[in-house]
Amino acid sequence: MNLFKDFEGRVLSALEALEQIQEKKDGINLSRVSVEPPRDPSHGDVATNAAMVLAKPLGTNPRALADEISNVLEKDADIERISVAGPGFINMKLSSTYWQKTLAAIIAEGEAYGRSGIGGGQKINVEYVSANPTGPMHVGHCRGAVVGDSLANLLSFVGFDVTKEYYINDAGAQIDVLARSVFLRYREALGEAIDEIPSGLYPGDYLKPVGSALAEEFGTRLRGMPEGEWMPIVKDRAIDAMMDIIRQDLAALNVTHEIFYSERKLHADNAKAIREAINDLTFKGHVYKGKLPPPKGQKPEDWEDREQTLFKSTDVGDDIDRPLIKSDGSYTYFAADVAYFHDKFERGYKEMIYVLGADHGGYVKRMEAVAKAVSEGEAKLTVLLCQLVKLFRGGEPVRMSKRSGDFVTLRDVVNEVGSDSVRFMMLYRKNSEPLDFDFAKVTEQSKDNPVFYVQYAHARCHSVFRQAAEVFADVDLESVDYSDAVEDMITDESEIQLVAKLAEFPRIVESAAAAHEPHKIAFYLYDVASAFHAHWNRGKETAELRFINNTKPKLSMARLGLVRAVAAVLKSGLSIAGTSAPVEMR
RNA sequence: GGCCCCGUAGCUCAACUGGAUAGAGCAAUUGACUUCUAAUCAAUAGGUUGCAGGUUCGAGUCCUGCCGGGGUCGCCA
Repeated sequence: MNLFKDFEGRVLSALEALEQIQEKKDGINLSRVSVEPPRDPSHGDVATNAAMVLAKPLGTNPRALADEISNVLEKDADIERISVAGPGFINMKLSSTYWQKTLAAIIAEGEAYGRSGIGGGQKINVEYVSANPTGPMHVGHCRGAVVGDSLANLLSFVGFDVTKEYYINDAGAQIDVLARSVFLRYREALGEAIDEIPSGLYPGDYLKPVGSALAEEFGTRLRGMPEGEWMPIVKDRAIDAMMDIIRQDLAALNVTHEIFYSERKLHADNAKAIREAINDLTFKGHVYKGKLPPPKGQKPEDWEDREQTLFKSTDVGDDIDRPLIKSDGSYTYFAADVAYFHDKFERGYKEMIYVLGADHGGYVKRMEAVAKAVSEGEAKLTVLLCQLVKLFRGGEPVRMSKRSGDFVTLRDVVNEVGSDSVRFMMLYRKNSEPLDFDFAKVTEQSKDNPVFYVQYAHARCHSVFRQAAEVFADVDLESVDYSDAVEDMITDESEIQLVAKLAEFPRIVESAAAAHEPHKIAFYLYDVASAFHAHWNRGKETAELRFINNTKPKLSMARLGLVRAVAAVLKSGLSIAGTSAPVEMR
């Protein structure tokens, strides 16, 4: 059930009925014709821009064309009133019969309502978080985690075959540092005195258990080995331990991944995967040996002007060519990135999304270049940049220092305000906007946190059903055919407004998915909750409008159907957002 | 300096991707709790969409140039 698609179809067939369209059929592009809800509800329920878009190619003026189109549409029994307004908008008010049919269809679809097939089962890869496995997740990782996870939920809701993926940066120098830090903790666990953690190593206490575990497993054996020997062993244990911590952090935020892809895998077997990817790029004509100009701005003192293996990314949209091999012969991080993309492409993804923090803005162009070169234009890569989150407590910025180890972890935040609140706050903003996150606002003044507002609406729906179960004790409310009950019963303007809001759901879902904008779901949920709360309160002023009327069981069942539809939409939306849909607020 | 993101109500943000009279929440004022749970609702007030041009039936949205805020720059990861 998608009301707007339905009426788009009706508008298009109305257009085809027009003589002037038939005459010029080939020269006319109907794809710009759209059917939308009017911004101002007083204009009606649906509006189309058809006349304005088509007037020019038809050589007529929009108002006249609009009149002709509306003359055809007028015959449609579901349209109660039609009018031409402004520069040539055609506004339609729909009959209450049509709204009842719409509601009945929504109820009949149940939890499936809002899903669509626009994804067509296509494989799509969403990569997000990808925090370095050197410690617990930082609060800065929250946003990307939530945005990526919710976007992935949204995409699978519209029929994509989504893979949620995490890229583990476990191959760089920072992992050696991690291993050395753990080795220190290992010696500590064996009883050595460790005064102060030397600068350059990770100081956090979270490494202590890893050291103890090593002591338990190996006793003193590692201590006698040269670094070259213990390093791979400690590295393995350390990475596993850090990933365990990270997985737990993610679980606390209700974030999940299907694949954890290790960078080490690319370097394994003498960097087979990277070599193959570079060979592939070379074969496709994107690799050469040459010199790079020094970076603009101040020239680094240790700048080496030498020839190296470069990816000619300037040919595919980048600003500068990118090095693939370091002076010591090892591969750059970027080379691994190329191999990683290559691997994803080989795994059959035609569409890939990277959710990154704003500090990675500089990587967007080169990754797009990689996508273009590796897939020869076949794969679509989208980079979603999440702007920074600034933490506040009671209006004061929270100071964080990573060096002293007193940074705010993701777990701290989730423990303090709850996963639902964190997730909704992170979603209640376009990802391209910076976000201020105030602990005090999120916890104390719950009004400032929209998730409660939405959850409360959902809980209220269930409260109605709890009440109804008492009033209609002789009716099995679970087996009522609400879809059937709705007919002729939902007639009040306030009820219809609510149905109209629900009818937007598929449209919002599709456009949010297409534009990769999960925040739209959060805003829409707020809208639905608002419409529901408003309608609820009308029942307080006018008892006639209450959902439950013990003298009119038939009417009550119809209205319970409406409530059920509201609850279903809220639940679906909340689950896309990765937040819970409580049945009561406590 | 180059590149990327952002400038919308006092504050925090929307605006269906080019549509109509730019909308919500917070803060302010007023009213509704014996309730289908007031974590709610109704109402008032608040605007030269940073500035200047351009594109067209139509611009907060697209293009150009400024102004202001943030991020980023490397054989690091």
